Amino acid sequence: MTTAVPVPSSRDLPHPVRGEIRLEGVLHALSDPVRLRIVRELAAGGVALSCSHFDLPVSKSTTTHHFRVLRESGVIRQNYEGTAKMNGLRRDDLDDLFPGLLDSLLTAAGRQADRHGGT
Amino acid sequence: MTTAVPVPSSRDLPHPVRGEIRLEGVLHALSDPVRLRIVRELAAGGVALSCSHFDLPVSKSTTTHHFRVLRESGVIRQNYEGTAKMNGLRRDDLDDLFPGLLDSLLTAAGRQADRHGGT
DNA sequence: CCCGTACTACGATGCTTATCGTACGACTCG
DNA sequence: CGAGTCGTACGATAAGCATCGTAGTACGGG
Repeated sequence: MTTAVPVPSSRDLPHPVRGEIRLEGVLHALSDPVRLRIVRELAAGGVALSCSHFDLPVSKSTTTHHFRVLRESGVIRQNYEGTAKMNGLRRDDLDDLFPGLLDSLLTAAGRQADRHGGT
Repeated sequence: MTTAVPVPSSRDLPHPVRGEIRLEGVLHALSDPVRLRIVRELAAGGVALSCSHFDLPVSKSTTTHHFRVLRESGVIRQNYEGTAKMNGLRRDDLDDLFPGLLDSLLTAAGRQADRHGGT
């Protein structure tokens, strides 16, 4: 087996394993407007995005905080790539644990954004 | 401008109208284990239930608080019937605003309860 | 080796919330 | 009327959380 050492950065981040993800935690993570917006952008793109890609109405420290909440609740996966920290939705894990939930949530968020002004 | 109506003998309760219900509020309401449990029982029964029907691991004041959060977020509808206060899921409103969401949430909660010990 | 970029860690702050107990109001039934 | 049941209101408390600024660490490129 190709013991491909995947560039073991000294900076790695604690993620919950699939079985540790709790629905309450996911809902709490998504109940914040800033975090919901992040997740919507990640889902729209379909690819991992760096933190700095997002233009959020909060400071950089607060942005870090929100990304940590999303990671610790199991909604996103984070890993470093050079100086950039890449963020990706944990679609596989969430779809396995809670089939259909993520799509319903994203659809609901989209409908609400359409009704009101993208908020 | 609101000519403060005295509201003399009324025991009626403020509910958000359908259009005021916000996804973030609903998710926040359901991110508490006690409230999620209440909603699951309401959905399982399919009918309105009195507050006292629930055997929750919190005090009576706290129970009142949780029911109020659910009502103000638009998840349940409450009305008095004699001394009892009846609680019913706002299925029609939620399904109209966020089609499929409530069912996905309930299914997700059910699966999680199965995996772990009914928690 | 130094500098700029990307992000974090820490401490502070003010707001929200989950919790409780106690005292009270509304209703029903004797 | 009086007692019991059901639920509320209020005040207190402790914890949580969203927010910020500042100072610092890791990495990549000149």
